[in-house]
Amino acid sequence: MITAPDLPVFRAVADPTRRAILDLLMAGERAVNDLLKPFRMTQPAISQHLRVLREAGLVTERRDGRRRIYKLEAAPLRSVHEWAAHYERFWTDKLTTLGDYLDEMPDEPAKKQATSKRTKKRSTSKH
Amino acid sequence: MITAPDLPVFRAVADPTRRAILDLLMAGERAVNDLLKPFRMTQPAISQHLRVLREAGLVTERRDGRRRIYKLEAAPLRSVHEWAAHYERFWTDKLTTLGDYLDEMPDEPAKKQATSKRTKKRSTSKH
DNA sequence: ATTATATATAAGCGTTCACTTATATGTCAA
DNA sequence: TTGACATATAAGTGAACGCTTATATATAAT
Repeated sequence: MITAPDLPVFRAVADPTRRAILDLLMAGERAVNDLLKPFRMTQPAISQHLRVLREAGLVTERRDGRRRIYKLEAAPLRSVHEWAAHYERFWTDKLTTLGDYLDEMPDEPAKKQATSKRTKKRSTSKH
Repeated sequence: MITAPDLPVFRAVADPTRRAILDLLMAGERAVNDLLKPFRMTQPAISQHLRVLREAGLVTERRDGRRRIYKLEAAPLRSVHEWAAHYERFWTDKLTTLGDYLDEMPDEPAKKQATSKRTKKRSTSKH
């Protein structure tokens, strides 16, 4: 029974506005007002996005007078990067022939029955 | 004015069940029934998740008799991988001293006023 | 032909989302 | 001390989400 963990960073990063905010923060720390300017959106909307990012550990906040300075914390993005990296083999293998591709499959419960001529050549290639 | 593109792959991948499905498909093609088994969820729920994945280009479907065989298409995950890679510098720099870290910032409109002693030492050390 | 199997689609439902307007809180300026 | 400024929080709203049950569609088995 699969119960996949719900890493909040995936949800945080799913929204294009939040990705744009992270992008802005790559250029350096920013006050909310600065982050707000590039968007056609109200200030509370941005503050709410910042909260989601904060709860995902993607930004930290520092007070400076009446302003709040937000700083990028990229560490959680490393999880995303590494997660995607697990699939690297499957997008590079796109240049391989179909035959070789299938032969590298660990197992195939979803094989066609007797419609494939390739079957004869496959002698339980699991080891 | 920022209008970030809403890549559907980010949304598709935000759900833990869908990530688990992609994980299953790494082991090879699977019919819906096989994909369904590991979850405590009804068949339509899985079919709906598969639709989201299909519309994001993350899986393709092939008919085999009365079954539908789903296959992983990892190409869109490359975008995710590359997007996260842009931030690599920011999580590796975590071992650098704070001073060097700040000195590499392109600009900082969110700097404190006169409260930081570091300011004097900063002579645009970008090369 | 009838029935069973495999899957998709439709409709409904409670929850979450991304926003808005309104208001509260804290700080600086006059 | 009063008002402007910077930001957060609360409350409301419509749309989207993730799920369910019910049903449609297509193929296979009897």
